[in-house]
Amino acid sequence: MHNAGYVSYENKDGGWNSVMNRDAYTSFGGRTDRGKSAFFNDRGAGSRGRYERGGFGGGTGGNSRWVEESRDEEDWSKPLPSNERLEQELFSASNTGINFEKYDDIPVEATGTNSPGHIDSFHDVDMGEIIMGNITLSRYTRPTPVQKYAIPIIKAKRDLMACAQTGSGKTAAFLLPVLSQIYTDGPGEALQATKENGKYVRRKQFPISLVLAPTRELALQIYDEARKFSYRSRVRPCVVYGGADIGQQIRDLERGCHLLVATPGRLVDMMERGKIGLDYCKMIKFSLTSNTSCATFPKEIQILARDFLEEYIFLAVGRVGSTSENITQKVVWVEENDKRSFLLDLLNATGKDSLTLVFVETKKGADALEDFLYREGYACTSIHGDRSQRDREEALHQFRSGRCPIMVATAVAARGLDISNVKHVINFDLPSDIEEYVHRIGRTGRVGNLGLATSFYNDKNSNITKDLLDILVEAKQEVPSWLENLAYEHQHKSTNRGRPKRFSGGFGARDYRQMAGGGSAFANRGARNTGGHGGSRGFGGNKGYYGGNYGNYGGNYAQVDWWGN
DNA sequence: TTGTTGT
Repeated sequence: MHNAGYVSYENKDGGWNSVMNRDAYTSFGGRTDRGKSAFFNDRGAGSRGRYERGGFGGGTGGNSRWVEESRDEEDWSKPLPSNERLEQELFSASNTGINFEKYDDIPVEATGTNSPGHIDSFHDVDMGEIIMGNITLSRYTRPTPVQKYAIPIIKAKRDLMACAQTGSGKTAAFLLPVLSQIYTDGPGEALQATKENGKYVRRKQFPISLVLAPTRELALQIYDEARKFSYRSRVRPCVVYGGADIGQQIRDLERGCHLLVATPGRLVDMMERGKIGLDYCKMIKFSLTSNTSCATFPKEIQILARDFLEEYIFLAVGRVGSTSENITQKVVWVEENDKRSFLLDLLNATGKDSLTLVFVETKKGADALEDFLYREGYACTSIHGDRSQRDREEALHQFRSGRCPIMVATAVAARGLDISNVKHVINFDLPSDIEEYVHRIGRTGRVGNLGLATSFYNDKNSNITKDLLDILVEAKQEVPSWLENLAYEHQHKSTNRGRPKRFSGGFGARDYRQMAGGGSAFANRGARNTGGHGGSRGFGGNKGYYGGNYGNYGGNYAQVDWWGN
């Protein structure tokens, strides 16, 4: 059996999409009953059911529901009738104010054998009636650079690994061709119902496509996009994530699930409960955030992905926004004790309608600062990992809608959240690594918009000095002379002088296969070369949901070889 | 050290 899988890695500075041509099932371990289960015995025997569109009341529901009925011929490529209410809900509010024209400047480099040519228009590939209709409804006029390259590659069923920034259109680059494929091919075996007590039930769902997201909010965001592009189709997307009522999610799954968006922990839970099987999953998009840099982590990711991928094409997409001139970056010296009053000055100087995102380093710090701002009379909210999922979603909503135009956040908000229109990002506490910084300021100045990023710097931030200086210089920002001096001093006592220079190529990363020394020598080193599919342990362990082997780079990377070193 | 990810 020839399955195509899609694996996406989301880094601080961007995301990785990988597409594999392999039996995805083996990558997830536990081939237990395949080939001898009721699946096969019952195949084609009786009821198959259909999906009834719209008409039922929202909730976590997707666009359709499963209805038992006798089997009849279905054409998955033909759009179902439109539904005005649903159309309104899916395509109205969001995604405004993004100027995709700006993307045209971004360079893309494709490496690997026989890479299909890129497209310039969505009309250059045949993605079918449903997809084209939804592209129109989404008001997408032109593909973004990553989409121009990724779509034909995925359409050609080639393996793909791509690194591009959050907000550069990776999610759609994956969803459009994948959904198009499902519409063309139909559900295949994945739709077979299991037979229990003479009745067909679909207790366990077998999604055809899986998207793994690093945070719950990101999962929701991807799910929203999936709903758009599956509008008027027979594909039913679902989302599962922790912190929310699992019963409700299970009931939603039982209505049918062809495309699942999940966070890792809850996915494992669902699999253990027998609610989800990946036996028929052909396409996987795997998102991963890391604490390491996009220019250094990729080698790890690429080596990991090599276990999933065959003859993949590597896409290096030029960085967008965050380090470009779109964002005015200011670094100011502020002592700890002065931070609050300084923050108030900044907030007062910012227009009331503008969204301001204030980053702090700790969850406690987030609570404290929110309290403070609240007492000072500011409409603000906060988001961090200790808040309940309900509160997190509520906070995000309040912020996005402008009811609370100030949001205090920990790193959770920096990871891939597409909050457009953030005018000002304030690093109340500077992060300890530069990638986190790049990611944070990337929340503003989203494509085509101008943004402002202000960072409070003091003695405690000496570890980021040099990298911060590099970023400012690269983005042609004004550099305070004191920062330059400190960076110079720091460099001479720094222990990581041997570290390769980052942010020098204009691309987020390079194809390690193209580099001197390649990955082979590296891969034979260390304990990670386990022989089988690297990903197979990703869902079995009880720690590090991205796999015991791969989840710990944040802490371990000092032991890992760097580029060519 | 903190942050993210299942109860």
